[in-house]
Amino acid sequence: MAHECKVETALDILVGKWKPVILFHIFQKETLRFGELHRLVPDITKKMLTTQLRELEYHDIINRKVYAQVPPKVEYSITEYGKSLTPLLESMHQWGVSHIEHLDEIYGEDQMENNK
Amino acid sequence: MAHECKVETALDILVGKWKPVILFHIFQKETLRFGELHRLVPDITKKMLTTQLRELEYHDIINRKVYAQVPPKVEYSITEYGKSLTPLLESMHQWGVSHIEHLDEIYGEDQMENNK
DNA sequence: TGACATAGTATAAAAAAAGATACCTAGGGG
DNA sequence: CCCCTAGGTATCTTTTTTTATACTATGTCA
Repeated sequence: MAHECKVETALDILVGKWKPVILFHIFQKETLRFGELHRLVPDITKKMLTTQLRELEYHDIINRKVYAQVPPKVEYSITEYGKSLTPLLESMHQWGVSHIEHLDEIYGEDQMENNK
Repeated sequence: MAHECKVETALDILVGKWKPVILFHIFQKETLRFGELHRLVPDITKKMLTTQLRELEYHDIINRKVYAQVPPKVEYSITEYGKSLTPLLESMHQWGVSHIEHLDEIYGEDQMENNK
């Protein structure tokens, strides 16, 4: 009980079809409004975007700042704590890139995309 | 296009409710029979176990060795390539452990388990 | 007065993932 | 002959995620 596998804890924060790309943009720009983010990730629905952002907020990865004005303005930014994810995301990205190459070596690049 | 976010590629290999724990055991023992693994992860159904193992095999993370005998014997083991996941898993685990502490600091340990 | 803009909610439907259960294979032992 | 074993498949149902669509609030501008 004392020292189990907590890989899943990290996974929890990253899963959801959209979290990686959302994080990617928020990491890039430091601060983004809801609408800007939506424009950067156009295929996501507002509902999904909201859900994902709230989950990230719950985990203290991003910050939500509401301006009391009309029309509304809400800015999202990475938290200080959230920055601790950087090396992990970087490692995952690296591994991902080389894994794609590896799959390519094994199966050939012809039928990429139907991996998994 | 050339250099997007491949975090998802790494995620793909780890997601699925059971992959982390399956990998954990296979990493531990170096070689495990289907049934042994099933006993180590009793709550999974055979179908799920099979599915997850096949996906890991497809990605060249684990090896499946079938012995031509009756009753059947099939052994799973981590591949050489699969070992390249070790540092990543280790990092994820570390981050997970400290994240649990962090959530605890923020919300108190009273209502752990309903995180997310 | 009425349309516009932003950041959402609410509700329902569709799609994907996981679970439950039954069945198959073929050789060895009784 | 029949049953046992190990490692699966085949189907079907349930649960969880994701999507689609419509609707809301409220200052400001014309």
